[in-house]
Amino acid sequence: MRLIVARCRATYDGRLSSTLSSGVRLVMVKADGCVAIHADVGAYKPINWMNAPNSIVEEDDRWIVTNPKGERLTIEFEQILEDTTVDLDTERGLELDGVEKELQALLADHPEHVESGLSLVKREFFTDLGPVDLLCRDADGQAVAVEIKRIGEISGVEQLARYLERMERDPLLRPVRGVLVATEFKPNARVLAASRGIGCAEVDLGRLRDEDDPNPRLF
Amino acid sequence: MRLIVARCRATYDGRLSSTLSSGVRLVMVKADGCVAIHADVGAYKPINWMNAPNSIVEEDDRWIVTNPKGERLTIEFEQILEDTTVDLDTERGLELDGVEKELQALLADHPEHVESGLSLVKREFFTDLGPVDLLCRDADGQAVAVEIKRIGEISGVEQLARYLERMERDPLLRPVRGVLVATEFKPNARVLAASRGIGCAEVDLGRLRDEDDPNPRLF
DNA sequence: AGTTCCATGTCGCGG
DNA sequence: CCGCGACGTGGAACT
Repeated sequence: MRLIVARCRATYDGRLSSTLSSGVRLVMVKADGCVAIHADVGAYKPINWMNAPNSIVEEDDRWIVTNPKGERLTIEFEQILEDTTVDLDTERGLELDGVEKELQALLADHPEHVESGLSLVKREFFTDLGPVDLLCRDADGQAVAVEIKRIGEISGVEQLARYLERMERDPLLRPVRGVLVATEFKPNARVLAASRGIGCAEVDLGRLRDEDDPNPRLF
Repeated sequence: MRLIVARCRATYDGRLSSTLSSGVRLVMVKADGCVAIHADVGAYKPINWMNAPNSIVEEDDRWIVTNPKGERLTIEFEQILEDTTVDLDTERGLELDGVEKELQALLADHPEHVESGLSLVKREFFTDLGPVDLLCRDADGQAVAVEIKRIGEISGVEQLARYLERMERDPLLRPVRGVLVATEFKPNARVLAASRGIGCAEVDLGRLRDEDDPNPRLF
């Protein structure tokens, strides 16, 4: 990785056009050739960037970075304050399961936490549009399709609605109710769910974890 | 900005849990206190990060970064290869307005470019699922909901369909037609729009700009 | 390669 | 501060 601290200007032309006036910034070039210009603000997102694959033409005090899609980033160096190259690892860290997966596992074991009286028929039940997280039956024996999200948003309601539409065509399932489960719901998702006849079940991940624990702590 | 090149490990616990095994990486701390761990790969996205606001506790060979939301990033330094602090500018680059916003402004002034005979009633008309870009009336006085996108895709058709469903419930508006406007349409978006009875209007941004210009250029 | 969906999305705006 | 939608979204999984 090459790290250049410099007073520079930049222009980007591609999906939009932008110009960056003169200022002191960090220019980061990773091993794969991607370029990022960082200011001392703005979370991890650079002000300007060009992702790999791209080609860098280094002129005297100007870099021209282009990619096959026809985008172009031009950096004009006015004063270079530092220029270091270091060898870093190129492997990513291994990440563990996310919240949604954990929720699915917990609720597959305890579907009654979605709704009292629910029992699991199949996890990852396949419709021809994709798998619905849980297929259950309620106390009356009616099929219930359960979709699980960390945050309940409109897109989740739409996704479940698409699954329900397919499942309704199956005479062995029909009629099917839908329940969207999330640790948190956006108001407009509740509105849309209500108008689609889809239920919303808010669950508490911490509580589910505790109740799932076979060896509850004593102190 | 502080730049540390070091062999380190890291763990993150928050919206998910992850561990990062030992490796040589760049740890970037910006002026606002946000922290990012970069490997030499992966575009501009770091492997681990914590955005501001957060607090950093520096122990001997370990940093503990926490934020008010209860997320926590722990970095264990095994060998520090470089540790530099530089002063960078904290201004963001000025980016131009997006295409969609410009389109909305132009078409609000000239709704006839969406469809002949259209006149504007309200820009950003609010439904309880969100705002539709333009509410117009056509030559016959019928309400027309106009949604504007840079690229016409399925999600845009569905978004407009949701708005229409809500607007249809308003006796002052009903019946409402929908028109999706974009500079470019994906074929499957056209198909879905047709099956939903939604119109597609392809516009040329350059032409709209020219026609909006009160002082057309002479050469 | 094209498409769809997820993200520790991030970011900006308006109520 | 929160809700909401755009984004030069980026990236993975799947067709």
